[in-house]
Amino acid sequence: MSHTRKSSGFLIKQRLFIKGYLITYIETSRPYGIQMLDELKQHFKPLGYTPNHAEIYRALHELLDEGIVRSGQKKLTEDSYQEITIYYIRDAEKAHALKQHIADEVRRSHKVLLRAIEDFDLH
Amino acid sequence: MSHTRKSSGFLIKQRLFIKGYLITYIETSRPYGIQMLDELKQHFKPLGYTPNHAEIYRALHELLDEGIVRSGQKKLTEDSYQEITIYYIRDAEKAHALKQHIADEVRRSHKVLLRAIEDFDLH
DNA sequence: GTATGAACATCATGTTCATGA
DNA sequence: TCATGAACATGATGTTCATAC
Repeated sequence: MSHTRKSSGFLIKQRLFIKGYLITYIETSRPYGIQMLDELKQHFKPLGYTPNHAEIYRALHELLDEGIVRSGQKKLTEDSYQEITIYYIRDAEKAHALKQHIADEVRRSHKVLLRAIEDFDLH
Repeated sequence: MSHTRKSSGFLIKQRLFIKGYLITYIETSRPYGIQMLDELKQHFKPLGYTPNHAEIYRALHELLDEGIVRSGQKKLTEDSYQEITIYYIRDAEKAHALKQHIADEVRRSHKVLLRAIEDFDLH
């Protein structure tokens, strides 16, 4: 009875797309959720894409569940009581494999759109 | 109270994407639903995208509701009882405007993915 | 069996609320 | 107030069923 619903393979899903960026951010610094969200927003705002915080958290939690990252608590500043959750790579191999998969999906999606651009320009 | 939910602006939705192709098909021939589905499947199968029939019908019905196309009945073949629904452009201006919008959305989505490809290649 | 369409189910994701420090 | 997270609501889309030829 495993009804995994089969995707039609149209374009990459936002969740997966975001995961690729999160892994990269986590690899290069010790960011926390909102920080990564702001970074993503800044990055894609000129292209009309503004992700929301729930989607970032859902992506982070999935990466945790998949054993790809781990998390720890930290104070936002020395003299602050505000706690933040920072992330570390837990399984570099898995992380790399997932990024590879995401890159493939991005390229495939890109081809779909490129094909459409060509098609529409003919008319 | 009309809360139209605001899109985050990630990538173009499949429904809208399909509409662009349907309009083009309808402009150039007198196709019926399944025929257009088969055409689309053939076209995108090499890229791993296989739309399903429900999505095509939903797109066609929306085009009808929007007054962009009209439909008529016809026999599949002379000596057949099988009825098919064929489509005609009803409002060429609206059709053109929608295609323009779709082309813009496709190009924007394409830029989002292109940005990602660049980003991922850096690591 | 083929074409159309609706109904149903579930996934993907946006919005709102809750909680802790 | 800020960061995190859950809950909730709905939009998008895949699967199944129904109907007419």
